[in-house]
Amino acid sequence: MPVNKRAPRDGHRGAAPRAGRAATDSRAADSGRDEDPQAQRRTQAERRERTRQALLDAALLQMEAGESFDALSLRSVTRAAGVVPTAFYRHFSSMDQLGLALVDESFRTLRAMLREAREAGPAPEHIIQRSVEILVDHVRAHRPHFAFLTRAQSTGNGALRHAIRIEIRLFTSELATDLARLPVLREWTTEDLQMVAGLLVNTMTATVEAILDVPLSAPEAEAKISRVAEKQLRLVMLAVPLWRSGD
Amino acid sequence: MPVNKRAPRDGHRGAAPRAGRAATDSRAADSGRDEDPQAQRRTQAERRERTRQALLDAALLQMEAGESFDALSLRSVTRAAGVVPTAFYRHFSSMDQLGLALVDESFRTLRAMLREAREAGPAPEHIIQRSVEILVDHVRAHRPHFAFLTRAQSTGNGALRHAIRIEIRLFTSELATDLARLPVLREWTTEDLQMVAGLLVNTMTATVEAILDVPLSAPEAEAKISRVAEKQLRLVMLAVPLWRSGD
DNA sequence: ATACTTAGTGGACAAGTGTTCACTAACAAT
DNA sequence: ATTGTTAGTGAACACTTGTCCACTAAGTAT
Repeated sequence: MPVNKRAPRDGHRGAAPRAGRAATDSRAADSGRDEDPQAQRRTQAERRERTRQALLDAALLQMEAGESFDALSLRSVTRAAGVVPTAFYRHFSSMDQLGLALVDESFRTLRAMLREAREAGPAPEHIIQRSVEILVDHVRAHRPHFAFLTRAQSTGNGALRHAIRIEIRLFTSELATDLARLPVLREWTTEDLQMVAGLLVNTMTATVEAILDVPLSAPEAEAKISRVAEKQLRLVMLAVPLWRSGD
Repeated sequence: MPVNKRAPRDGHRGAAPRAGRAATDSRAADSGRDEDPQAQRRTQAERRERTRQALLDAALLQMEAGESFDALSLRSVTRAAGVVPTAFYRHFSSMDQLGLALVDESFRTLRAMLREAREAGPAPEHIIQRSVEILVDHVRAHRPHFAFLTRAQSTGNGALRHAIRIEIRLFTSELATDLARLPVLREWTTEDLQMVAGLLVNTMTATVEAILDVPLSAPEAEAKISRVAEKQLRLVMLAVPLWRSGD
């Protein structure tokens, strides 16, 4: 039962000329003196970006709440974003386009994570532990993005699904070339490198899904998940020196 | 674009009494002489079961075609099943109920697979190879069921999602106790056994998703996926003898 | 100060949705 | 032969959905 009837809200309304609104808003809002906080939207580009983001966030929120991507409707998204349905088209030509924008956004945060993990790199022993830590921290900090990716990965539109798969595969390849620098993996074939990288990424992915399943902030469960993930990664790396590609 | 306008088709229609239909159908269908093939539904229970199955199959088909579970509508399902929307309620009280029925059905085939794999058990060397083979064979043979499970696992209704997760966890535990019988794993803690089992199941799951992604019957791609899966499993099992649970 | 651009409005439309209701005709049991 | 039971029908309902349209007022440039 989403909010349908809302009080006359924002934006421009024929009956009530702007003066009234502007006066109320720009002063009463909150201490808007020097830096404008957020209430008075000044430039047009700024305004545009604001509602665009509102649309993206609304979609993310609904997905985090359990709906799959292609179950959400243009109207419900605009409703949650506080704009009228037709305003949607000023920003995206269809829901699918919005989906692709979300893929972009989500992978941006994912790559930020990867960068951080790489910088914390050359601590040889605790590297696994550290990586897992970074992973769960990022999932906690950007829950909606990760929820979106895992949901949309096996849902709807094909195009979305495909975009995400591609990106993950790319991600895996990067990991593979990273691994290639390790002494133990010096002379592995590329296929075998891909194979291990895939295994690691799978484990990470499963870990993310497990964390997302946990009812928000049940710290013990989360801790256990990290512990298991660590062990799994350690186990895999343990096997690496023994590997002989031959059949 | 599902069939919307169909010729007056089945069931009872006020204007055209049954006789006409039965005659056309039970003869023209296919060589229906001794054993009734499928056209003339005799007992009532038989008829009931038939359309129930038609509903389930219709839902499966639409999901295999890419839609996520909670994106499909009661009406489109009944349409594809060749019955009128209201007939749906004779079998399920809601789409969610249908979903649960599908979970049942799908896991039945999955357990059949597990049984087969267990029976082919004690060939010590090729066991991994054999397991992967069984897996991909079953996926090929029951594509819709596997597609449903992987889709519904991260989509909609929460209840469905939960049911599937539970079932998979159970599945993992079974594998863990199976593993416990192996000599190498004799004295592992249960948590560590769960950990390895989880790793193996994750790999299997990822493999299934990979296969489902492959455009139907691209045998080379499929072969490559199996090969990689085999390697990954072998790699994991390679590490097992070296494992020491200590921190 | 004037004209242009544009983010957002509000009303309308056809189409699709889930669910209710009274119905019918085949089967089942007596 | 009569009487229930029941799987499926078909029309109607109150909504929701995506998209089109003309409109408005704030912001931008001249």
